Amino acid sequence: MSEAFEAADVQTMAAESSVSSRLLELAEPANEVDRIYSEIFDAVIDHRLLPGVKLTEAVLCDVFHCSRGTVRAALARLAHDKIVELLPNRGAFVATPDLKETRDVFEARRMVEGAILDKLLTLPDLPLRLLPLRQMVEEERAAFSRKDRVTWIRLSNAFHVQLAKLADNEVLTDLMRSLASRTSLIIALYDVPGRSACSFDEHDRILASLEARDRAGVLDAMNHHLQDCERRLRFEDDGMQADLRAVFNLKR
Amino acid sequence: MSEAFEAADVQTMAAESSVSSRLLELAEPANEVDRIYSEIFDAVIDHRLLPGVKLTEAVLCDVFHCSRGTVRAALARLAHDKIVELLPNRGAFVATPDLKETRDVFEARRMVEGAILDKLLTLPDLPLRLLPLRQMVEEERAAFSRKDRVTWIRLSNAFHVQLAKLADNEVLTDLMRSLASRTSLIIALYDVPGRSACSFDEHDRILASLEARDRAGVLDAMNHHLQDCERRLRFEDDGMQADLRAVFNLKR
DNA sequence: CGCACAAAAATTGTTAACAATTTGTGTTGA
DNA sequence: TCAACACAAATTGTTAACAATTTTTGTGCG
Repeated sequence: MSEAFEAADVQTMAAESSVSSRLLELAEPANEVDRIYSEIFDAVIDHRLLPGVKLTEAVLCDVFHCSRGTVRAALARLAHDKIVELLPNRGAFVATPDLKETRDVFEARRMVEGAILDKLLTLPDLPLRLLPLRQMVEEERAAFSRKDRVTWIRLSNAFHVQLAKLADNEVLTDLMRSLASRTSLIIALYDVPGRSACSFDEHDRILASLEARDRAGVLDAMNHHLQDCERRLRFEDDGMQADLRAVFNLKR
Repeated sequence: MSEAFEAADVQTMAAESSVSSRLLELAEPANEVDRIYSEIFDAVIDHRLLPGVKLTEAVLCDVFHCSRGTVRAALARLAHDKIVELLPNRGAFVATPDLKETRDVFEARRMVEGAILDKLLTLPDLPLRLLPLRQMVEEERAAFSRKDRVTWIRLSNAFHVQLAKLADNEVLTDLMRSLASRTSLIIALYDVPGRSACSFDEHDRILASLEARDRAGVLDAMNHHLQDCERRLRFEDDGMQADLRAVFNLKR
């Protein structure tokens, strides 16, 4: 019964021109499978595809005008990223991270982003490299005030990835991309949209402390930013109910 | 002309019973594609498959008694892990990380493993949990003295993954697994086997400092361990020559 | 009315075949 | 002898079809 809806939902995903792969500086999709991977990836982190949604292979073939082999390869990689869950003989679903995974992701973020900031503080031309980030935060603010939720979410994630990029370490950048995408999934599931604190203010504070080379200040700002984000989450729905709930919320 | 050799090389890989996926605590291969993924993954980190080796799909099908679709899915995931390189229309090769990637991997390891150790120091029942690691180091030493190179390499990697597991954070464990596998690839390429310092002594030192809850000592031990490892590498061959050289060395 | 059971539809897992591209070989001509 | 060209073999990219499993639908019975 939910088929018609889900198919339609997936189709809007393809219609929307995807700039977020540019923003997150993903490699240009050379392959067909890379293209589909990026497309689904972007849709998930943009909250255009919500956790728990079934990703039927046939529908995806239809949307992206390709064969099932291609779709399956893309889904396998997304599963490896923990962006989708792959149940044997049952299909692919947008992943629904639980409480434990949430803790792990945020703890890892505190560790990794802390280490990244520590390295950034040693860079000589830091203020110059921070300029594009300043602009990015401005765009964030603009998107928020004009209620462009998708762009806002996109930029919030991109901010952290761009920050990682400044450390000039591809391993850390890829890791940050992965952590950001999983965080986006977590927020889609558990964040109460009512009191979403405007993250761009916190981003601003991070940049300010960085420019002042205030080590304690930056680390504090980042930790508070992440902790605020984590504390905003509500896990009242237990386990398997959550994804069903999300799907129903979407429907009406 | 090199076909016969490479095919034979790949076949030895399947013959050897793979315990390393158990050692590294990978999820049990439920799928066919998971099985093949693990098999190739293990072969690469065990140095049974060396960097630059071509992974022809047909040969892999033959070895693992499965179809090309399965092989392709596994290769796609390995490529995503940077364990194999996937060139369009040219096929899959065991990856050959370069100097930049080496720097990035080791820097990331210093950051992540440092953070992990910091967390471990806060655990109340640390000494108890350290016991299995002590035993693992003993096995390392035993494997080294009986010149069982494959087991030794396996255990050296497993040590760091097990250490990460103590932190009880799946994100960090997965990350450590990824970093360890890439490091193994780097060592296969650039390490001069002559003066390979016995890493188990350094592992021992890390455990001792951990048990004594000597924060500065552990961090120092780990950093030295990683720096020693990185310093042993030799990059005299530049760029694309390296993989060719490795393949030729293998052949005669 | 609800539960258990059975048939049908839909979806995934796997394999085989075909098309496109690249790599290797052999021939010709200067 | 060497370079360029053309042809042949091998390998990858893609699609379609079939088999196995799951989910849904429909029916009968208590």
